[in-house]
Amino acid sequence: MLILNYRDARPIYQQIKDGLRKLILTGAIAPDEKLPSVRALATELAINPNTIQRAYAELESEGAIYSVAGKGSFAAPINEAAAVRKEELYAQLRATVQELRDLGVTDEEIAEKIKGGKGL
Amino acid sequence: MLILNYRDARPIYQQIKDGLRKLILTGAIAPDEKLPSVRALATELAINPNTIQRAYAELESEGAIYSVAGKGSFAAPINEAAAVRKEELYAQLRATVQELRDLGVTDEEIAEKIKGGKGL
Amino acid sequence: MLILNYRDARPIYQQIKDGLRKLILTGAIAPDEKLPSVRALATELAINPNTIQRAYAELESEGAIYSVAGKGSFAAPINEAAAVRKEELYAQLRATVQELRDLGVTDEEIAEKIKGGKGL
Amino acid sequence: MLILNYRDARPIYQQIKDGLRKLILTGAIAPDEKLPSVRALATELAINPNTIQRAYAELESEGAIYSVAGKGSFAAPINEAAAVRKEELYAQLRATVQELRDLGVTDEEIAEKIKGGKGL
DNA sequence: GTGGTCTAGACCACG
DNA sequence: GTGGTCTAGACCACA
Repeated sequence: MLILNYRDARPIYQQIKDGLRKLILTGAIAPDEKLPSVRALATELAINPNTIQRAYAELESEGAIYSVAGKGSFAAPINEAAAVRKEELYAQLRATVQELRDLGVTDEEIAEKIKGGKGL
Repeated sequence: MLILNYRDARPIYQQIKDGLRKLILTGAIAPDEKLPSVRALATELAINPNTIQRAYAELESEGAIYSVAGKGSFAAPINEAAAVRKEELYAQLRATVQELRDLGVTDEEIAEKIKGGKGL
Repeated sequence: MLILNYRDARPIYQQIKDGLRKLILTGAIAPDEKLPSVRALATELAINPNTIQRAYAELESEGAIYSVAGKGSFAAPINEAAAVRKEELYAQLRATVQELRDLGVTDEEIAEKIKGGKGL
Repeated sequence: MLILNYRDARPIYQQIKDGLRKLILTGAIAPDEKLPSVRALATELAINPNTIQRAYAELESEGAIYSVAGKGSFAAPINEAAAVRKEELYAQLRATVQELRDLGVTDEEIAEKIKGGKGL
């Protein structure tokens, strides 16, 4: 379900956050579906429960999941969290495009590259 | 010439790298133009020379500058370095666009956002 | 009668306490009216009887309900319980208002916000 | 500077967050002023550095402070964070006032209580 | 059993 | 020395 890459520059808890967020926002994990427990996921990934705990806590604070003590953690309805994430992505997009323009790349070339990556 | 922002999430040496790279790739620093010495820049920015040293070393390893022992550091010809940087940016662009697509954003909406940010 | 919200930050037993207290103090449940039995309410809300038990026990200790062995639990006369609750709310009100003042908000602005929320 | 209360219902990291936030938003700690280091504060309060670390991390994510690895943590300019905090307080104010109204308290009585607490 | 908090101690990146 | 990440292990509140 989740793949950790220890050579990745991102810390482990961040990889978990990104992975779960993607699964939730794309609907691979349905709204209100139960996520694996902190301890279960820690065992499965062979890492410390505190690391999972941190990932879950941050996902909750950004609205992607909700946790109930004694019950478990659950995927949140997509709406709010998706909007937040989209804004982040748009900001990143603008920054990247701006730097490409500074390097003399035209908007047409950029649009071409985007279409070219369609099959990814 | 360079502006450091301590509230920026990026570490200082990274801000220096990004700043110098941009000045070089956009031509603001001409090819083969001499860069300030490590000690001079450290004094000007009021930071540790080790930090400048690291930025210069990494810029050299990615081909944006070259150093001549006893003479100083100089901006490299743009061609190779720019191509490398463009590929990085394209890769990032593809990743961002792909995630937006996963969230259900159409290519038309993405293109719209890029044009919208034209004035930035 | 009672609505549980698992996305609420408050634990279940607390939501039950708050919900019942409100029903009693506003008169929606009349004084001396019988409350549903622990088991009945647990079944209706599909939760653990221990959770209901805890809510009832704490409501009794704060004087909002009273229990008669073998008969069940009943809403208490409003007077005392309401006074206690009002004092709690006033204390919270004062703390919130004080912090707003510390942030430079004037009493007029605060009063305005209260009136503005009238329709809630 | 900060007082911890182990009998307080709030967890320690939360008490630290609330205390520092108040000091910053009221100007007791000036913008860009350096906060005590994670380790120093941990020693002073006789608690684990991880607990301080958590408080600082959350304050940074809500915009009240900013941290620079290798340099320290600093109070952020007041503007943004204050607005966020005010909204939280207004929301809490509305909820409290609404419950008082449900108990039959008139807006006049509420306003009276607020003025009464003026000297706090 | 589940999430949440805390401690003790370690290692790394940064300046 | 500073912040940031991670581990190991413990205890508590909740259901």
